[in-house]
Amino acid sequence: MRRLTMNRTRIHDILINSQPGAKVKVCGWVRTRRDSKGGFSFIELNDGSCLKNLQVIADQQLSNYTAEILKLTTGASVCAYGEVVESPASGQRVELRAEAVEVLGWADPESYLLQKKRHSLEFLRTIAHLRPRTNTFGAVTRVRNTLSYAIHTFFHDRGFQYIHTPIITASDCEGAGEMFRVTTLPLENIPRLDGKVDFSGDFFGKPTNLTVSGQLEAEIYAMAFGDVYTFGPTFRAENSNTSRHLAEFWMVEPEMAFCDLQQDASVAEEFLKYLISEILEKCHDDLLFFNEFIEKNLLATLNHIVSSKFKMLPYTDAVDLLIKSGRPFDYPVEWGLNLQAEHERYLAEDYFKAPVILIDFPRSIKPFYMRCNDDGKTVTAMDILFPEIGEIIGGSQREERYDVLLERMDECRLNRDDYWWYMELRKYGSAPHAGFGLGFDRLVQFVTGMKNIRDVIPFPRTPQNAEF
RNA sequence: UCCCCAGUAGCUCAGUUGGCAGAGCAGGUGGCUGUUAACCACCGUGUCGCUGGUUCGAGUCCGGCCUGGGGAGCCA
Repeated sequence: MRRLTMNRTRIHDILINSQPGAKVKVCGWVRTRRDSKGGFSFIELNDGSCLKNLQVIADQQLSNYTAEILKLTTGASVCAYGEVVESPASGQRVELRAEAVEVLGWADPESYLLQKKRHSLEFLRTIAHLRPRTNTFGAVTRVRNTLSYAIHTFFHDRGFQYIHTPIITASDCEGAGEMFRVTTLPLENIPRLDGKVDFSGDFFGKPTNLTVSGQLEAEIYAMAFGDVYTFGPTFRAENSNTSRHLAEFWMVEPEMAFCDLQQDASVAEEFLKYLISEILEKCHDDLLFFNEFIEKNLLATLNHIVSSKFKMLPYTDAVDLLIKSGRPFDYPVEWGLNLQAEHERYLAEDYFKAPVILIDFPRSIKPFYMRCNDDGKTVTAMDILFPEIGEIIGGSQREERYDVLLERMDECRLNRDDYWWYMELRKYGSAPHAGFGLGFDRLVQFVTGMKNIRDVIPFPRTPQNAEF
């Protein structure tokens, strides 16, 4: 039986490329079945390769028609072999006239939770093992995949080296945020010495955590390869319960030697526009779906971003502008304070109506590694603000001057010994360099219009939730 | 972590001044149809989140807890 051993063709390929007359085998999951008393059934088959289903015509002549085909329900997995034919009805270019349909796995409709109707995203979150089979999560998954690939393509085309920075780290990178402790010490009987936890018997012989950023290690490789980037998981043990935070998320962090903040910002803008363009081109059907069911203005917004020039202005000017706006903000606007979400949104959504690149922030509200400006008050940092979503990129030129960095570390009360290798990069062959971090899941959110970040990652980890 | 809202059938929700628990969808059966969120008729469905309390009587009122959502903080 050649048809049982032949390779399957993906539904995407059939719908786009297959000509009538072609013999193909398809495998997938039943979305719905409709029977015609004309003596045949329509089986809508989806295999995840695209949003659209393939309509399979199963005739009563098939040996298992009454015994099996008529009992197919949403969720069952089948393989169908047959001939691609032009569809006589509107709705699809071609369909498959089945010569054999093999049922691989049943899905009891009494207990199978995915129905042939719209489910709430909250409910689907509780069945994360089944939600990939829905239109929404199929589309999210394809966009996420295409975006990942585009990130590698962008940097690869520009000669960047992809660096695998460690997940487990002994350095508290930025002193920012709570970290997840990594240990093999017995928690029911923690060894102590002089009242403190004795880490000498721990796996690494010292306290270790999951990384909150690959930046510091990326800097090491930037000082050898010039242009590098990391793209991997990042962990924050913050007790954040919002639609924009995950305890485990993915971050892209390019780091470039011989690069200042202006060049850094240019790369970031070009990068974002490239990624969005790629999605517009390669995930057209999925974006149409999001535009219709998730966010009505999605396509207009994405096209706007691609064609608009990002607006750059210093933090100091932004503060003046916010004060002069006369807007009744809930939080005070004052030089030296962090901008709040409402301030950022006003800038990106109301005032400029475009992505905004804020630069030169007060040094008191930024981490130690950012390069100090000559004014003595600010650092060479940038935040890129997107409408709706807020900060999507944070970056800076790094402090490359040994003495200035030492001062800053003291100012931030950091222990020099913990960063001896970071200091040596400034001691031997130091060079100006810059980089930024992009929250990958937030970008997927922005590109799909999905409101909750837990719905753009396969298995979200948030406080009190590590299911699946 | 703070503020606000919600939790009732498999799913989405309604439930009046406290008085016998409801609808749509899904599912089952039958009909109809080159159908495409198919359509028509009939049928079943409950620890009203958990736990105390008030009351003759609580889905409904009060307290505590749990879970989910929106917003904020922190950030990506």
